[in-house]
Amino acid sequence: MNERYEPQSIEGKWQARWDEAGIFRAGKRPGAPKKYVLEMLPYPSGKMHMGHVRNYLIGDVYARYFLMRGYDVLHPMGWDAFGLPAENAAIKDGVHPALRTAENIVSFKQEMKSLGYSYDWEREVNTSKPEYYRWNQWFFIKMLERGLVYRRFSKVNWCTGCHTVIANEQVKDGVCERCSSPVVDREMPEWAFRITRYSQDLLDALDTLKEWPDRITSMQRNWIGRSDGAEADFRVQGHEAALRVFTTRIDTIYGCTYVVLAPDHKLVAQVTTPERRADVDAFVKRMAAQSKTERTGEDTEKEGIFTGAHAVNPFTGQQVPIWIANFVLSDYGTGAVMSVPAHDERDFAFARKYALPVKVVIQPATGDKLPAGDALEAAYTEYGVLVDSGEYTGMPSEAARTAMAAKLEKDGQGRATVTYRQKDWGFSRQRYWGTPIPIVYCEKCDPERHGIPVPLEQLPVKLPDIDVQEVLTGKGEPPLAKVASWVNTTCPKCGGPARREAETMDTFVDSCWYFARYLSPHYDAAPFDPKEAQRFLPVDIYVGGPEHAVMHLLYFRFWTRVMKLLDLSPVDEPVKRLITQGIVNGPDGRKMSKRWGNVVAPASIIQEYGADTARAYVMFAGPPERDFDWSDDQVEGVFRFLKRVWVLASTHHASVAGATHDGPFEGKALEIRRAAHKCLKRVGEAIERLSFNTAIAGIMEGLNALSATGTPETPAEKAAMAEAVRLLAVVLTPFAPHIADEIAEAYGSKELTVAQPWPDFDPALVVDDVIPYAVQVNGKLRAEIRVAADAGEADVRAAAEADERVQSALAGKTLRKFVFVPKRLVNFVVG
RNA sequence: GCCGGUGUAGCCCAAUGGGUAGAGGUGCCAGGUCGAGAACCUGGAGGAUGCGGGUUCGACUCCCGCCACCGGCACCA
Repeated sequence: MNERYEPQSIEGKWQARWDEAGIFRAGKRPGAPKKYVLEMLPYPSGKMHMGHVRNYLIGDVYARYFLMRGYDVLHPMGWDAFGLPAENAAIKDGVHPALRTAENIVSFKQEMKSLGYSYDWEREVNTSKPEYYRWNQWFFIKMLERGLVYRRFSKVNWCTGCHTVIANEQVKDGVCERCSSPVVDREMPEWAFRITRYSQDLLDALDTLKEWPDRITSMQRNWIGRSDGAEADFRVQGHEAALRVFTTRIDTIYGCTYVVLAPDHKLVAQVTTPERRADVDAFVKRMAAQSKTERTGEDTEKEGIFTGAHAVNPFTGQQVPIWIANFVLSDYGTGAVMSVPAHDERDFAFARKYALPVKVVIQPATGDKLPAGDALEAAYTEYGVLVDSGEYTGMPSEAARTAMAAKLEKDGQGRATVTYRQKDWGFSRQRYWGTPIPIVYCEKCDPERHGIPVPLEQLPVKLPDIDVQEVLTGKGEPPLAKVASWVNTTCPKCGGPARREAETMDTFVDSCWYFARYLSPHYDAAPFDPKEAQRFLPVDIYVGGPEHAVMHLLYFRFWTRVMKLLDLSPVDEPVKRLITQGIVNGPDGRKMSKRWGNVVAPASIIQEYGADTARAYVMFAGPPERDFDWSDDQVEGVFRFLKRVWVLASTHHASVAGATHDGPFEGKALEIRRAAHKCLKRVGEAIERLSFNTAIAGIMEGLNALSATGTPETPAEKAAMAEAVRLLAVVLTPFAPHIADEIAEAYGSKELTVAQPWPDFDPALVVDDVIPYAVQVNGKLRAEIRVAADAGEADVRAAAEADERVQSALAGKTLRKFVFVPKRLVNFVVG
């Protein structure tokens, strides 16, 4: 072996050998248990960043380990190739998105290969290819048939920067999550997935996802936003119409002193009295001019206006005024609320502002009573006992909620009900670089423009090739509408002239089911082969960024349900175990960014230290889920570690590599074997619980112990050292596979390390003959004694009592209790 | 405000069913090697485990109440 560790001269060689051997191809061990290891597929930008490196490494280490453990490992990779960046770049410089995407994939993939990832590249998927997106269209039509897709005319989130509609999930604080441009409301038709049909199921099943991080399930719970309450009808005085409110506190209805409608509620125009009409119209108009964020933003003042109309409380028969106000949302609940200022903070503030009455109907179950409404200083929003509430007076809130909802239902004036914050997923996008929605509009067959689905056998509806300069202008109507030769077609029903839907699908559709496409990437009878789904689903471990908690990770749970509904897949949930990796910050603790000049490029680390150091460092820096700051010193430390591994292997190479020994191992030879097997045990166990940083610490510990044993002299020592070096190569394989293969080969291995079984450690070698015991007196450490490992309680106690430090601590005291913890400590409790 | 996470040596991080606070790395100090340097080797120091209570023979670990930081949700009726 070369004396010097030169990663650059060995890494490329091994990457090529892995490729040639096809060692990472899945499906070659049909009898073995399977592991599906998956990382979120990337949008192919030109260059990888450290976040990518870490993301893929977590999966890679796991995949390599289980490959060595004998599993049939499926570890694929692909490209989330549709999307805005390529299209926006095209608007700027005229390069066709398809061309740019293809180039980016080449360089991105090259970078991935230079890190030695264990992908089965034969299953590579590219979502922008017709072979892939035709199945998006297929799903669309199947879902349309089942009412899971529909067209609606509604208020949508329009991103002023991306010039397209975006989903609720993509709006953050009123701006576009992607480009930070303001998001405004627009009334327009759009296509939507009826994800809310599954809201309850998506919520309930979170409890079965025991191996998902709490933060992610909790975010999904928040996002779905289930709220239990009741609907109640308030008759409008002088009208036929009833006004339906939603409340979670029906127990406070006797304290309702007014009701409030959203400004765009259907009844506003109808109920407003002639004398209030002008004012109300002006208010409504002003509200309509504002965006939802402006109108309901955090520091927007609550304001409202009286309509002149009155509603009748279904419980009391009392008339209360009907107001409209900016803070009531038409798309949540029923778009109307009953206001109980005594028991709701917002209603309280509003009532004070407009001098509306406050009536106390709940008293705390214990403690001081609330004063009368006029004297109340703040709303009391806790549960309590009902007062001034007719026949419900004296009931606790919880019981009253049930009783009152039942009464409403009996009288046909309402019922207990549940609302969700989650909305249906609007997925129409006014962009070019996405999946065409397979719909045509025919004036003759479909005058109301519901849309006629393209017959399945005509799929895919391919994206037309375009003149980039002409079509991708970044303004106006959807780009595809400008492509006359494409948009003008014939009606599948009557054969007459028709127009294609010019909008494309949200790219989150692509990532909803790609994990299933990997199972049979060239299958052409369905999106994927259901037989393969039986074999490989669900994904055993899925690694990606937590930023996808309520978008991708919710959408693809939804889609998994659809795939089951369509008899394609047997699973209820796509992923058993989810890992959301932490952020790799710059050395200064700030997010890596050109702006701060603190970006560490993977390529430059590979160039300087090699891929193995880059890999081992990123895994060593901390637990996968935690953020960490890049540290050049720590990188150096890991590099130093690999150099020491190399030095150990190369200095002993000539004398020990071929050594064998049949006899017993004693003394130093035994010590060497013990160090190696303890290391093997520790590393394996750490990997199983995804504690990669401690796994590497375990290898370092093993190396330190082996280095400390000095030069092997006897045949036994030499053979022990040869075994130890081979085991070192084994445990290094998941983290630093190149150096591992190089060393293994030098030590006589005929096979690639990753193709070798991960050996079981020898249990006899991982236990010590003599064990240190801590001796405590009243919980305080008084002595440490060394006792044979098989010593029982009496032996250990005798040994402890024989120690003079213990004797002096016990002198003159009465023993009250003796605690014995095997292999750990003893404690004399004295009084 | 509500939900979740994190808090251990100067720094990054371990401690697997309560059982001697330390595995590993980095930085610092000392010694060795070397051409006083760099690299390398050996050794060492360094701590009320965020704060306050409780349970226990014994608490980083379990319970209660706080604090700080990070993330999510939030006029959602």
